[in-house]
Amino acid sequence: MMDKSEIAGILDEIATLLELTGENPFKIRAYAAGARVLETLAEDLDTLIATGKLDEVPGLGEALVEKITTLRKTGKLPFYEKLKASIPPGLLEMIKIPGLGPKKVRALWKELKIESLSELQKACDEGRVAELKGFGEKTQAKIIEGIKNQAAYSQRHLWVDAAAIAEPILHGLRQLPEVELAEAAGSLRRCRETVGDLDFLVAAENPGPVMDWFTSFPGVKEVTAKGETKSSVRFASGLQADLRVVPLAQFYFALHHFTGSKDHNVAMRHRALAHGLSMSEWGLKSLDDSVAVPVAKSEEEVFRALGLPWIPPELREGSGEIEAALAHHLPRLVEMSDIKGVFHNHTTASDGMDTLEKMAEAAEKRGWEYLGIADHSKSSFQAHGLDEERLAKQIDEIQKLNRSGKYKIRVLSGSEVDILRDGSLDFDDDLLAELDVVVASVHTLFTLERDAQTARIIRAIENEQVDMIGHLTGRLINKREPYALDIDKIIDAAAANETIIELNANPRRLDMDWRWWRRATEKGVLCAINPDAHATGELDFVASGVRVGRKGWLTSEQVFNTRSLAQVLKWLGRKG
DNA sequence: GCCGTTTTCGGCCCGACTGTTTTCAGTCG
Repeated sequence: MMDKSEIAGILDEIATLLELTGENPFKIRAYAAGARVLETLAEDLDTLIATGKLDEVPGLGEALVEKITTLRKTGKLPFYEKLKASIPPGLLEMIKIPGLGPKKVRALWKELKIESLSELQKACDEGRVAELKGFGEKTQAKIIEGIKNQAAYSQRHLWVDAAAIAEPILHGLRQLPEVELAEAAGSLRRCRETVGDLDFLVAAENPGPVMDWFTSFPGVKEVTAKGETKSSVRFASGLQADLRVVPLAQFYFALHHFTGSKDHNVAMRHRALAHGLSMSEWGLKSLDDSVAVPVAKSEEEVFRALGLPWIPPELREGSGEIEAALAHHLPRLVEMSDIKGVFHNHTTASDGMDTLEKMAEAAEKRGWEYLGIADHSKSSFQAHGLDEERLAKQIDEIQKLNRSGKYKIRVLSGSEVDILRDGSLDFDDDLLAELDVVVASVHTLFTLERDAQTARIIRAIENEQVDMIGHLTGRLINKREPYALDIDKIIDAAAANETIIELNANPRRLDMDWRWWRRATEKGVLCAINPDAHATGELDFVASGVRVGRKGWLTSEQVFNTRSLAQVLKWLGRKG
């Protein structure tokens, strides 16, 4: 059966295809907005369909409800298939080239009969594109460059990689004498798992020197735009960065605007209009054009002007945060300082880089009360997984370390035990019962068919000895797709069996995805934010997990490892 | 296609920059 994110993907594709047909832009937006709504829907889709309440979800009307229902029930949608068949697939590649939008792609298609990137390349080489009305030499050159760098330009970048590039730029901007305030906005500030490009915002009266500094920053490969108040550059990695300079009075309006998301901004403007105000990055105007709110001294004031409390950037995805703010139901989001320990980490016993002692020392330095060691089990021979004998030895070693009093931190013995093909585990229950914490994970057979994979993991969830499921979907961002799973069913099983689901904090995993956590926590499922550290430095991955956990509306109560050692031991010891 | 203390029809968020124009359309965010 097709899940919410797959259905959302099809709605998104419909939106793109409709753009290419020259359809009404507002209809296109409705499909794209519907996809966003669906992605972050907290309620159970089947229940909403069965009770006829899907059309009560804001953004979903009669037509979208019908299409979503059809997709959920049959996995197919004739409207979509017909539409897809009417558009050459190559056009979807062409529209990704910077500078090419639906209108230009359509012109290339209709006027020059171009239906693929290779045909586009050929037409550029022959100079035919530059002769087309509305095109020219520069556009043609830009297209050639775009095709050449297609892979690098279309890739989104891991948040941590983007943050590493942003940090020195932000620091440098703040050092400039002209700059009064500087912030990074966009998906970086919203803590998305990946970042498409960087958005810098600066308050300065004299933008010129700031623009010059920015466009000549070391590592800039190309300046793609340079105006009076806005510049864009591209780095060698393909990452693009935009800089906008505004007067100080407008800074917080602009910061809010460029933080986004687009859907959040649309909802905010909608709310502004209901107050008789027009909202833009310049501020809030009365509809009669007089300036209503000329200055904001903080982002809080921007929200206050619309009768709202400040909404943390992580929540600004246009998925009900404004409604929640109005109802005073915004969650008090988990913070890094709430974290009291972690469970899923490796040592040199399996595929970790550092010894048990080094890991304990590093965890203690971070101020934590406990550190769970969960090395691989014997089936993961590629990771030098422990067999029963070596695990028994490690349990002993951990007990000795705890008794020695060398570190104040309590080391918890555990295992990241392999879930085998049929859902049974790599170790017997008797051995698992001796451990403080059991993390069960899938490391093999990623291509099992969806129902089998789901049943496999649910069997592990139902095992009394299993405390938590590691990296639920196995995804590696930009590298490997999640394996096929019915996550709704998994969440229900985790709730019924009081099994924790991990939020694996490795920046490349961030698995389970933040979009599922509202649904999970509403069912009462607990989250453990685990670094899955394979070296002492990787304990800091937890911060990445906290960032995306906040996107999933997680509060500290819903995150198991915000609890004290005593509470954690009590919970872990509750069954067998 | 969605939506309604202006409307069940007629609106729908707003502005900067570029390139191709000679006043503006298209793209992007």
